[in-house]
Formats: sequence, C-alpha cells, structure tokens
Amino acid sequence: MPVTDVAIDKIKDMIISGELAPGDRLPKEAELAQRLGLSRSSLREAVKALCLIRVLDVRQGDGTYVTSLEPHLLLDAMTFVVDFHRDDTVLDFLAVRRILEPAATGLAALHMSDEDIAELGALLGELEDSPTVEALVANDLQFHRKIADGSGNPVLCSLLDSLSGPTARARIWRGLTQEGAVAKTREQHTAIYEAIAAREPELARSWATVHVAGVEQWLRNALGTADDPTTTDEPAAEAS
Amino acid sequence: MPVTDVAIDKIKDMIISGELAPGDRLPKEAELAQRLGLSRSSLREAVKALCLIRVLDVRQGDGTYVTSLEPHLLLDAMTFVVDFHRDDTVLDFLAVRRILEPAATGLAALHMSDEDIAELGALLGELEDSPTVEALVANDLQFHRKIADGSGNPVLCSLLDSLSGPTARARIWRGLTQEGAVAKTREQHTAIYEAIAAREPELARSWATVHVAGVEQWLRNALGTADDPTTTDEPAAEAS
DNA sequence: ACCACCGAAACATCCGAGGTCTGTTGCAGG
DNA sequence: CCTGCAACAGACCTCGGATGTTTCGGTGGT
Repeated sequence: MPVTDVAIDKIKDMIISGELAPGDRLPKEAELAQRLGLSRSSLREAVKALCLIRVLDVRQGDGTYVTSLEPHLLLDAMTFVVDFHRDDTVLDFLAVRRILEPAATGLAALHMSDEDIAELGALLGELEDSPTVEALVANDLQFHRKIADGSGNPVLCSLLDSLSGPTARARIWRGLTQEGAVAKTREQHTAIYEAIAAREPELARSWATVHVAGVEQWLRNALGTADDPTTTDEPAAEAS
Repeated sequence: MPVTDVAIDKIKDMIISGELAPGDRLPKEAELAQRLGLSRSSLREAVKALCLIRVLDVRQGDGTYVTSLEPHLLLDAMTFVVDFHRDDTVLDFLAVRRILEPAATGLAALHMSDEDIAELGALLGELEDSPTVEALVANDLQFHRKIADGSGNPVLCSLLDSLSGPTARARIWRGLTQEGAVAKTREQHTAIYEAIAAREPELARSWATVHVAGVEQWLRNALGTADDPTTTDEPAAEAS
C-alpha cells in the first residue's frame, strides 16, 4: 500500500481513537511528516484527500485543523460524489429520496416547533405569482430542507440534501417543459405545509409521497425509460 | 482558491462534461499538469483526493484511469466518511437505516429472483449452532446485503451498506452483552426470509422494521440515552 | 506456440527552495 | 491606557527535478 494511503489511515485512526479531537490542530507539516515517516509531499497528498471529504480543514498561514466532524459536514461531501452520476442513475437516487422524504415529512409533522412551521409557511408566500424557474427551484429546495431539518435527525437531513442535488436539475427541466408544474408544485407544498401545521404525520407523509412521485413519474416519462414502474414502488408504505 | 482545488474541479468537469468517460485513461502526470497549468506535485494532490472518493484509480506503472463511476463505488466512499462518526450519532444513522431497510426489504420481496431467494435461504443455514460473534455479524451483514441488492436499486443497496458499517460495531457489542441476541437474530432473519420467499412485501417490511427497531431499542438503552423515543419513530409506516 | 528477459513508460517518493497568507508582537500616536 | 500600523515569524502553497518501483509490451530463444 502506498505510503500516502498509509498516512491517510494513520490520520484517520488518530481522529477515531480520540488522539485528535474535532477542532484540534494537527502538528505542522514537517513535524507530522517525520512522525509518520514520510515526506512532506506525500503527507500533503493525504491531507488534501481528507480535506476533500471535510475531515480536515487547512488554513494557510495558520495550520491544519480537524473539522467539527458533524454529520452535515461529512455528508455534504457526498454531494460532491453524487454530482458524478449521470442521468441514467438519477431515477435510482430519486427512488431513495422517495423513501426518505415521506418519512422525514412525517417526522417533521411530529417534531417541528411552531416557529419553524411558521417559517415554513412564510416560505410559501415568498414566491411571486410568476416566478422564474430558478427562483422556484431555490424556493423548493429551501422548503424541503426546512422540513428535513424539522425531522430532528441531522443525518437524515444531510442525506436528503445530498440527494436533492441531482433532482434539482431534473426539476429545472420540468419547470421548463411542463406547463402546469409551477402551480402543481405550489399546491402540493401548501398541502404538505398544512398537514404539518395540523400535526398530521400520516397526511403529511402521503402528500410528500405524492409530491416526489410526481417528479419521479414525470422524469421517467421524460427519460423514455421502459422500466417496470413497480421497480421503485414502495410497498405497504401508505396507510390510506 | 488553491490551485489544487481548481485542478480537482477541472478534472471533475472533464468527467461530468463527458470529455473523460468512465474507464478512460488520463493524460500522464506531466502532460496533464502542464495542460491545467500547475506543477506535478499539486496535480498529484488533486488526483489523490479524487482517488479517495473512488473517482479516479491510479495504477503504478500503468496510468491513471477514471473508475466506472458506478453507484456502489462512489457510495462506498461514504463508508469511509461514516467511520468518523462517534457513538453519539450512531442512533441517527440507525434511524435512517430503519427507514431504508424496511423499504428495501419490501422491494426485495417483489423483485428478487427465485435463485437469489434460494441463496438467501442458504445463508441462514450456513451459520453454526454456536457461532462466534464475528461469524454472526459477518453472516448478518451478508444477509442484509443480499436483500438490499434484491431491491433492484443499486443506490439504495450501497447506501444501506454504508449505514451498516457503524451498526455492525453496535451489533458486536450486542452479541457480546445480550444473551438471547443470537437466537433472536436468527429467528427474525428466518421470518424475513420466509416473507420474501412468500412474496409478501408488507410482511417482509414489517419484520425488517421489527428487526432494526430491536437493535435500535437495545442500543438506545445501552447508550443510556434519555431521548424521547418518538424521535426516531416512523409514523404511519406500518400497515399492521 | 510458449516463456523468460529487457527496456520504455508511468506513477511513487523524496527533497529543497522560494512564495504567500495569517496571527502576533512591538512601537508610536492619541 | 487604548488604538492603529508595521514588521516579524510561523505555517501552508507551489514548484521542478532526481531517483526508485511497478507494469506493460516487445524481443528472442526454446
């Protein structure tokens, strides 16, 4: 195994073992390199790699630090990964989102604070009557993010955030090509909001399913896939 | 922005734009470095970073290649990320798994081939009567992996795989500390298998929920968390 | 047709020299 | 005493070249 990979594992172990806690500063390059028994160049490669996945944070002129390691930080590195997937796997991502989003929405109906729900409602009103596609998608992302956050599970929230990336592009197409999409989206958002405000997890969950499934259905047609539609069906999920 | 980060983005763009397709070979270090306008050292840092997340694959003596970019490859980079999370966030991961696993199991009941179901059943028989904890956990992982694979969604499968990592450690503890865990696990696995074999998605889904919830419940107690148990409840998910 | 050997190509690693940014220190001025 | 500016030191950034290792593919002998 290359020394650089060894170094990555060593640093990883130092963090997992607790020798390096979140926020801690690493020894300086030269020192750490000597300690791990490799050159500064190789060490830098290791650090850079750990930097990409948000485990380390280097600040020029200052030093290298361990990040907070919070889920939202580490999981948003996944956004980078997800970006590499082509359109042919978007449906698979969307299928996963179709599983998680309703669950998150249901949880949000149970756990969101009244203030957060109010803010969620405010988001609905912020949109103009004839918004640009970009504004619509941005508002949509914000809406779903707030709900995911309201689930009370940061991992779930970050995961949904990552999965929304590729979906966002799809939604842009949709806004561009499908006439009634804007009105439909707004209606469904309102329905989801009202279900959450009424503290009705089942209803909220169902509306979320309908919402995501709508995008999924449209995308499936748009891609001209001949797949068996049941492939992404979620059995026994809906009580109604 | 550091030149290395620019290089990472450049390479990323080359791949996303299709200039570099999966399996393609990159220009040699010196050539690519000149083309991107930086030194070999800096380029190597970029390559190493993209290597960590399985986007590139360097083979000494041969060259640097773009990986297949298949979901299972990119998502298993997430395993690396998940490893960094401490025990206090394991419950959040488990909660997500509790959402995904039942859905995947339900899908598997619909889509697994008869041969795959037979192999799944064979897994149940492979375990000795008094297996070591390691053997039990390994068998458990394999069992759930096969089900996740049977869902027909590679993204879902890889995601569950990643989430199982931290859970695995927990299961080891469980096996070590909880007496009836082995028998209970075997019973539930058998029940899940039978439900899938009978093509009963709802039943399979419910058993999966019971299975994961059992681990979750035990872990919650073991960690002595005083959290509101409803925090991770999935509302309206069970038909029964 | 098969196998061992050899050389070219490409990555792995190391090194040392400059450059740039950041946080700190110390001094002068208000 | 407090404030502001300038110089300094520490740490990371970037570079380019030299040397070691591994792999691939061609060559020649059997």
